Amino acid sequence: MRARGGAAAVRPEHLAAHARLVKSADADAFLVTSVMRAYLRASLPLQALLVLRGLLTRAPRLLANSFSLSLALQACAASAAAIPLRAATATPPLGASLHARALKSGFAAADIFVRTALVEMYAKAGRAELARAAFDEAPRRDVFLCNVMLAAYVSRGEVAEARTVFDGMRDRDLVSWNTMIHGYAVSGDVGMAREIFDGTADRDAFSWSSMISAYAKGRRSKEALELWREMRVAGVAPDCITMVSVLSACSDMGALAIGAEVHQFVERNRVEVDVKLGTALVDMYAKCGDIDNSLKVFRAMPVKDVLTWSSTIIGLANHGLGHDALSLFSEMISQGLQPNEITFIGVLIACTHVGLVSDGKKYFSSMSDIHGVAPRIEHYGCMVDLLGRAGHVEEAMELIRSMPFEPDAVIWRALLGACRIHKNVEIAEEAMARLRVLDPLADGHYVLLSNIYAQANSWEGVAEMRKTIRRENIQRVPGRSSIEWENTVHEFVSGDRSHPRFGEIYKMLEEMMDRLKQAGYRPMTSLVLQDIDEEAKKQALAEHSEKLAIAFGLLTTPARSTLRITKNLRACEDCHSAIKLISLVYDRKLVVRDRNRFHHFSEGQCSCKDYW
DNA sequence: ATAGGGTTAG
Repeated sequence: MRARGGAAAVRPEHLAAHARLVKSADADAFLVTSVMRAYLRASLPLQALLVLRGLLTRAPRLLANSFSLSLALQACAASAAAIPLRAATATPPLGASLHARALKSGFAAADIFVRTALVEMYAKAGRAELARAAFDEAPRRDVFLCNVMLAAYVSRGEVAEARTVFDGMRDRDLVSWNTMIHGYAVSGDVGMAREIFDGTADRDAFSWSSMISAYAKGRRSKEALELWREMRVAGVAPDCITMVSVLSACSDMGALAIGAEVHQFVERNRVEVDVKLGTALVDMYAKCGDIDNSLKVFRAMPVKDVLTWSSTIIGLANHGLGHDALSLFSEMISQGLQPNEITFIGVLIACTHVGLVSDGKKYFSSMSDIHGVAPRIEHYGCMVDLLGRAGHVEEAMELIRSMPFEPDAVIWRALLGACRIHKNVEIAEEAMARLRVLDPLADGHYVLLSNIYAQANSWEGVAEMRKTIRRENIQRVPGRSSIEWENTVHEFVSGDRSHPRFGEIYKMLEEMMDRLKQAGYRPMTSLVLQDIDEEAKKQALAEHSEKLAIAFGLLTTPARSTLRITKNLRACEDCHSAIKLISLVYDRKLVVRDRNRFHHFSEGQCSCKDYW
């Protein structure tokens, strides 16, 4: 199989041959092609270009054949791709002279390989119109040439153009179909990607991986996992890339059992774990609530890159293990690795979730002072979160005023969240005023502010929010919680009665609520925004999606085993206190992933120490 | 001898 990405090394005989080319004009054309090919395979396009320069000035006759000429054009294409050129200077002078040479010698017309390399060179240089012209002027087109044109359009995000070429092709091979699936996938058109996928005969791992990643990217993870199942039924062998796509869907859904199954598949079939697959495994375990296995995979990886480290740091931070995250960061630095913007997001989240305000400030200023990473608005967002959550709401406000960015909705939302924790109605109202302009349709802030009013016993405020939601026709995002059982993700929305076992689930729920009440649980009915009576509010709280998922979990899993729940929204306060009691009353560990972080419940306590 | 699929964020 051809090596991709991870480049083949340049062998000594190629280096020796290169030396001969430099010294003598008598070298033969065969040598030229083999040396350039070696450099291109080794992802050393500039070396290939060096060979080419030497030939053009000292031994141009060696280019007078279709093999050398097409490889020379490929060298230009690869170096143009390696050094992104701005449009104004994008006509590669070398490439243009090769083009002229190809026309004059007749190879551009006579040889389809030369023609293909020409199209590709212009495509890689960002000159789509020149690529298209070279394509249109081709005296003859084969599948290969068309595929290069398809890929050129797809890489520019011009999938409609690609489609026109695709529709005009007399013959199409698997690569043509796969390119179109990918093209629709990256343009976000999952439906069209699926149409092409369905029309593809004899799909290979590329086809399946493209389609699975299309679903994963579109946050349609359930369908991604369904397709992974079908792929194995179809008997197509997955590779590294397939599994990375599948794991990202598992991460999204919190599907630990399926993710672990993929991991076992990797080990059983001795699939080579490259950095990306390793990172995907680390990320999957962390996002599915199994931080121990995440670290185990991390430690076992022989080669790690900045994404691997960042992913692990973020994982630890989200599990509330801020100190571990920070010591991992130190370890990374002491190994001489350069952190990036995302690494610092992880570092700042670590500080935020543990409440390390002064450390957070120190890390924030070290970004530009020591590590040469300019803070972006996201980092200011983390700082606002850090300060606000720790109770420094005024200081957070100061930071927003002084930062070199126009504050966005994320920033104000973080401040609003802080106001909920620290009961600051005044600043909450100011944040809300901004949010109503910047992100008027998101329901979350209205709910937050209403909760803040409820805390302050400002019932006219609560009523006002309720009215606003109705008047502005704000669509509430329904809370969804899922739990895995027998390798299937079971998802619940509030008040869900669609599950086949809903009768048993509601019976368990009723028993659960009774036992909680005996243990001192009091429903926080003031959190309910619907205009209904007290009893109905209690019922609405009891039927929150996470409680349904837990009832299902209690019903289906052996005593004392850990329940893992994944929720799409921020943890609800009522559920948070209820789950603490559940962990005590039922003697269970529960790991709940909410929109922001993980909560590990055990013996009546939560790892977040009620700080989220 | 030339073409197609993948990972980290509040």
